Amino acid sequence: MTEPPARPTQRDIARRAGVSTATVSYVLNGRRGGAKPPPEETRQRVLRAVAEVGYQVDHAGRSLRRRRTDLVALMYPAPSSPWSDRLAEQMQAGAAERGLGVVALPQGEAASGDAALRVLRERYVDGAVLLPDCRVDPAELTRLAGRGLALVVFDDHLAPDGFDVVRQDRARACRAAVEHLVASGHRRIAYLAHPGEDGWDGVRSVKLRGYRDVLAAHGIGVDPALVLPVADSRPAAYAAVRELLRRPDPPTAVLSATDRAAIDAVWAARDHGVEVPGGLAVAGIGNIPEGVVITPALTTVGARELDFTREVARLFARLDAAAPLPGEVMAAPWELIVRASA
Amino acid sequence: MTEPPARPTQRDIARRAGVSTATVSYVLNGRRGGAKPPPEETRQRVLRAVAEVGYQVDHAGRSLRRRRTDLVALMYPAPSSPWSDRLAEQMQAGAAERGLGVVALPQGEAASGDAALRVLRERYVDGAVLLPDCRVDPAELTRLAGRGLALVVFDDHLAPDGFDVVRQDRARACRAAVEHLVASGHRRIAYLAHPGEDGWDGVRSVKLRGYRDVLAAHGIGVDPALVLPVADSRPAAYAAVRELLRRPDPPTAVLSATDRAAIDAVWAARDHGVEVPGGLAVAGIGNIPEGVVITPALTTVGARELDFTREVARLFARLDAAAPLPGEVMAAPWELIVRASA
DNA sequence: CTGAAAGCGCTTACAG
DNA sequence: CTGAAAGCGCTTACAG
Repeated sequence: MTEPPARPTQRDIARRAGVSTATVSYVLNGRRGGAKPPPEETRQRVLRAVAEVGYQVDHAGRSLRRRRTDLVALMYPAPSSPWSDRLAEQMQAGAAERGLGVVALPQGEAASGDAALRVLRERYVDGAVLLPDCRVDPAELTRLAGRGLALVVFDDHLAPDGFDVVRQDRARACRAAVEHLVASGHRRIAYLAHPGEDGWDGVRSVKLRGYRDVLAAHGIGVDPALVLPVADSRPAAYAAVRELLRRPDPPTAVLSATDRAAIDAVWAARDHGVEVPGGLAVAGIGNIPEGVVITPALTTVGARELDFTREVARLFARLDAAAPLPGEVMAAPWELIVRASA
Repeated sequence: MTEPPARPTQRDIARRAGVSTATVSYVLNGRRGGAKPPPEETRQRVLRAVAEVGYQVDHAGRSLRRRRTDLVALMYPAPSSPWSDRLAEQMQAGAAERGLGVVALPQGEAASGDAALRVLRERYVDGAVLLPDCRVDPAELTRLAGRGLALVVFDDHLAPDGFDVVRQDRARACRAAVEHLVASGHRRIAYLAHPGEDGWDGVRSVKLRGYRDVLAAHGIGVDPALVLPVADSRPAAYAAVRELLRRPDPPTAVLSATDRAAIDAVWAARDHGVEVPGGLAVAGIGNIPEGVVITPALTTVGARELDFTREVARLFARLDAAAPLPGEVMAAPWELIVRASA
């Protein structure tokens, strides 16, 4: 009785069951084109051997031969959010039906952002959904799609090019949020920014740009002291807003690049004894479910529903398609959702 | 001039540069054992061909040959949290230094939970860190480790067995939280549970068990109406606590399985005109940074620091090790952190 | 200095 | 009904 090898292969199974590796594979995966699978007796022998040594298929061997990985990814700028969680959940549901795996690729700072991209480039996955604000060169997307990677990309400017583009029209929505604050009489409006947002390229910094452009359009000077890079951290946002309110010339309104930070801005104001929206109006961006239940309910911009059914279906349609699908534009426009906080 | 193939291989590069595939590989990856790499002139020809066709290495081919994937995973029960985000960030930092990729595997409900496991079983990755409460059969971990997968597992009971185990002693910490509430005079204590926590196996349901056991030890009956499955959703927690406070016999304290939900419990109480902790004491579990800044600061149990340096280092040490490392126990005990909310 | 060849683990068209 | 063999893309010990 020899020890089972550390990582048994089909060759080991074949030897053990006294059959060829072809038969092992046929038992494990069936045969294509309606050919008859091995008879029950052979089948049992093979399955017994599989169980005895605890055989698991090796992905590298299978992928190399099949020319696909049976893995899909979702990429999003870190940190995670109700949106990335929801997308992961919906992708997993669809993937489970097809026997695929799902991996998440949170894109962090420079170096690791590129590492996430490498997972796509080197074909660890068959396809991916890219949430807004991922740092990816458009030319790279075209190349990846040209190489056969199934891609659904949230972006408001990119032209589809072998991949699908989901248009949220975030710039218009963000401008609407600022317009709303200005129309309510606010002139000193703070902005809770993503860290580093100032240095983002023009396409990605729609939020900050909406803030600046609308204020400028109304002849309101932007006070740099009112732009704070705290939108990705709830505690940082809370602390920053409390500090803001202690200043001699506090803002009368806050726009936040994330609902998460906006919600903490609301708490910060209230803890400071400042009424929302009376003493401080607060608007978020993103429309997460939490904004509905807090008091006052959060005014925000975003998609009405936390739902990616269509986008996920499109990714799987791409994967299933025999011939490459043409790139398509899908509209999922953000809206201004006025509730009680501003 | 022929079109570059859809997905060029080293063979295409070799043809284009008039060299062998061996030379292509040597140029791209260098040679081992101090052998001289190809001379500059050849190098340039190869690199030019690589650039021209936009060659990218194919992971399946490379992995099959190298017997490693250069990918590591972190697995955690969905949804994501400041903890999973932080671990992802720290893993990415370490991985980037080594040229590895990092994928996140949020473990959702039954079917997709198994899909996440498949990524480990079928060797999509070389190693993984498993955060607490992942649904994985211990025998499976032993088998995976035996197959050479590098594994660092957060678990309070498992014996290390070819993999490392991080002990947080969560049961003791959770009991301490309940003891703290009872010692403060509370008898009607609500519990915000993970959905389905009731059906979890004994090892995983340390939080709920701590709640029940300590109450029982003090002769306090557990009112099932005070156990609400809302800990994984902030809006659900908020709504549930408001509803709780409208009841004729509201609890005087709330313990939440997550700090996230605990924080929303605080807001819910305050929005209801109930003082915290005076009218409702609130304690969380997990110690996320947000709990420090809210008012009142959140009483909780958890690790003092949001830091996985040691665990991540251990994973990479395992990956780097020439011979399999023995399994090790690492202590990272949770503590009761009494702040102002309870 | 460079190439021909073997082989990683799998799948599958083909021959017997 | 079953097996021998080719080949997916890569790396590397070896021969020339």
